[in-house]
Amino acid sequence: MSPVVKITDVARHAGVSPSTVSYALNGKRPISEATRRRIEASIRELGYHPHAGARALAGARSHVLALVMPLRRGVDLPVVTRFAMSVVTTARRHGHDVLLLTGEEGEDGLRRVADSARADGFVVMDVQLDDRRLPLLRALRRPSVLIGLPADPAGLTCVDLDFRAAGEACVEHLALLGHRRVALLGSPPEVYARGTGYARRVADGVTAAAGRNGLTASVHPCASDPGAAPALVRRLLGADPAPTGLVVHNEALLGPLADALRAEGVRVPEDLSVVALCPDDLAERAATPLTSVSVPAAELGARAVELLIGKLGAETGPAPGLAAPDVTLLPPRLTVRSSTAPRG
Amino acid sequence: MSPVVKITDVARHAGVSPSTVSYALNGKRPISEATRRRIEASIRELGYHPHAGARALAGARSHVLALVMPLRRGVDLPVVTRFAMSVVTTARRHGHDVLLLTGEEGEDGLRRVADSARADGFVVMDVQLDDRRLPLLRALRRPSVLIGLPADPAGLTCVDLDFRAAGEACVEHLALLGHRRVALLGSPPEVYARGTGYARRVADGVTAAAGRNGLTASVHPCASDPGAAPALVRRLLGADPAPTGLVVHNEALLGPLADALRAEGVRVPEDLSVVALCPDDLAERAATPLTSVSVPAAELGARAVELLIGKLGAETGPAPGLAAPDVTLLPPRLTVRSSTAPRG
DNA sequence: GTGAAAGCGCTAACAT
DNA sequence: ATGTTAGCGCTTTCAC
Repeated sequence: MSPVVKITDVARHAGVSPSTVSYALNGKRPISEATRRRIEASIRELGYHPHAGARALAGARSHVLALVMPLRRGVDLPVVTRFAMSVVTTARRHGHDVLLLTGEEGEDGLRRVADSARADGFVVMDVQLDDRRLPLLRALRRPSVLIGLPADPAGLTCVDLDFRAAGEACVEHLALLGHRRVALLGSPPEVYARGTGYARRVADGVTAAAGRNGLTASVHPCASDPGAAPALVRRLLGADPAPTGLVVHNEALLGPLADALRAEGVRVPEDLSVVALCPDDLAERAATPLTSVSVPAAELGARAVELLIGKLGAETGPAPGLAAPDVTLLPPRLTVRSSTAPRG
Repeated sequence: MSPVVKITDVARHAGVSPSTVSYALNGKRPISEATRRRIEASIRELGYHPHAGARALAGARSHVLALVMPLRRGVDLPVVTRFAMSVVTTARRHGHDVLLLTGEEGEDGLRRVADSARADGFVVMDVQLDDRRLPLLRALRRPSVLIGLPADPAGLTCVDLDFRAAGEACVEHLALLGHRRVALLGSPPEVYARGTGYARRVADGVTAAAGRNGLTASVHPCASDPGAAPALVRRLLGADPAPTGLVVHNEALLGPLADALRAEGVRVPEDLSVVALCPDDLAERAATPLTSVSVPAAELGARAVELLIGKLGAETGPAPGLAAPDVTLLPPRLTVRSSTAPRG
C-alpha cells in the first residue's frame, strides 16, 4: 500500500519548495506559469490531496460548511433533500464540503461544531419565527445563513421564498380567470401554532391580493390526515355562494383533496380551479396536472451557500463593499397547468 | 470576544499537563478519579472543544464519517432523508460527525475525501448490482459500508432490507387469506434495467413464495407516470381468471392505482387485496390504509453506522474476533392494515 | 498515575 | 517569483 503523499513530496517532485506548492494550490500569491504547470503535473501524477486536518490547523479554515437539517415531523422531506443536494453541489463548486447536523443537536451542536473548528459557517434550515437558536447564531464566531424568515432577522442573513408574493400570485391568477370567491386550504393548525412564518405569509398574500382585486377570500388551516380534507371540502362547497377557486398550501392534502372532489362529483377545472403551492414534480404528476407555485429548493440552497461563502470571505479581507443582506426573498414563479380555467 | 480555549488552557486550569487532559478525553490510559473530575469541571467551565483539525492531524482519525447520497431521479427522497437522519444520529452517539457527499462526485470524490483524511470511512447509499465504485471501495485505505446488495459483495460490507423475504412475506400473507392468483406491480422498467438489485429480489421472492404455496403469480414492471397504472390495472383485471391479490412495489403507483381501481368500481379489500412495499407513513395515510412491508430506513442507517464504527475499531487494535460480515439483510416486517381481506 | 517533548502536514509571515 | 521557517493544537511515545 503506497504511503500517503504529502506536500513535501509534491514539492520535491516538482523541484520547488513546499510553500510554493501551497501557494499554487490556493492562489494566494502569483506563481509563474511554468512552475504552476510542473506543480499541477506532480500533483496529478502523485495523486496528492492535502490533509484536511493539517490545512484547517494551519490555515484556520476547515473548508467545511455545516448544514443543519430539520428532523421534526411535518417537514416536507423531498424538499429538504433537494435542498441539501443543492447545498452540497454548490459548496463543492466553492471548494467546500458539507457537514450534516440534525436540528436535534440544537444549540449545543452548533457550539460544538463552531468551537471545534469543524466547520467555517452554518446553513440552518427550517428556521421558526421565534427560533431558540437565533441569539446563539447572532453571537457565534462563525457566520450563518438561515433558510426561513424569523420574526426579527436583524443581524442575521436569511433566504426564503417570498411566500407572501406566492400567495398573491395564486390569487391574481385566479382573479385574471374571473374568479370572485377563493379559499386557501392551508397548513395544519400545528404549523401555524408552531410559529412557522411561511404559512402566515401565504395567508397574508392571499388576503391582500384578494382585497386588491375585489375578491372574497377565506383561509382554512387543514390537518393532513385523510379525513380532514373531504370534510372541509364538503363544507366549503356546500356554502352559498361557494368558492370557485382553491389555493392549496399543504402537500399532504393534495391526494385526499382530489379524491374528495371526485367523490363529490366536482370537476377540476370545469367546476373548480385549483392552484397548488408545492414542488413541481408533484404538480406535474397529479391526475390533473396542477397549476402551481413551486418551492425553489435548489435555488434556495445555492443562494444560501453563496451568501455564506461571501460572508466567509468578508471576514478575512476587510469587507469589500457588499455586506450580505439581512433578508433575501426569492420571487415565486407560477406555472399554469390543467387545474385552472376561467370561471363558468 | 473571548479567545478560543485550547487544551493547554484546560490543563493549566485543572493543574495537570496537557497530555493528561488528552488522555482523560479519550480514555486511552487510566486517570485517577480525582483528576478526571477536576479536568471535566475545567472543560465545562471553560467551554472547551478540541480543535478537530489538530485532533485529526495528530491522531490520524478525523472522527467523521462520509455519507454518499444518491442523486439520480427515481430514488425515494423521503426514505433517503430518514436514512440520513438515522446515520447522523447514530454517528453522533459514537462521537462522529457526518460529511455529506453526492453520488455525483463519484469515484473522484471518494478518493479525495479518503486521501485528504476528511473522513475515516464511508456509508454508501443506493449501490447498484454492478456499481462502478465497487473496485475503488474495495481498494480504498478507508473502510466502507454499502446500503444495497451488489452482484458480488465479496470483500465489502453490505446492509439492506431482505427484499426477497419481503416479497415472500407479501405473498404468504395473501396465501393465508386464501388468494390463489396474485400479481406484482413492480418498479418502472428502467429500474430493472439499471441493475438495481432490490426490484429483482422482490420479484424472486414473490415467485418463490407463490410456488411454495401453490399460487399463480405474475410480475409486471410498471412506469410511474399517471397513465401507466390505469392501463395495467384494466389489463390485469380484465384477464380471466383475474388476480385477487396485488403486491405493489412502486410508491409512485399507489395514488394512480387507487384512482384506477375506484374508476373501475373495484373495491379494496372486498374485490381485491393490496399489499404495498412502501414507507409506513405512506401506507397509513392512504384512503384505505394499506397492509404493507416497510423499508426500515432508520434501522438500516443505524446498522450501517455501527458496522462502520466496528470496522474503524478493528483497524487499530488487531481484530478482536468479530470481523464485519459481508452481507447483513434485515428481516421484513409486514403490518396488516385495511387493504387485505380473505378472498371472496 | 502523571509529565515533557517530539512531531502530525500544512500555511503564512518573513525572507530574498 | 520563490525559498525558509515558525508555529497551528493536539496525540503519543518515552520517561518517571
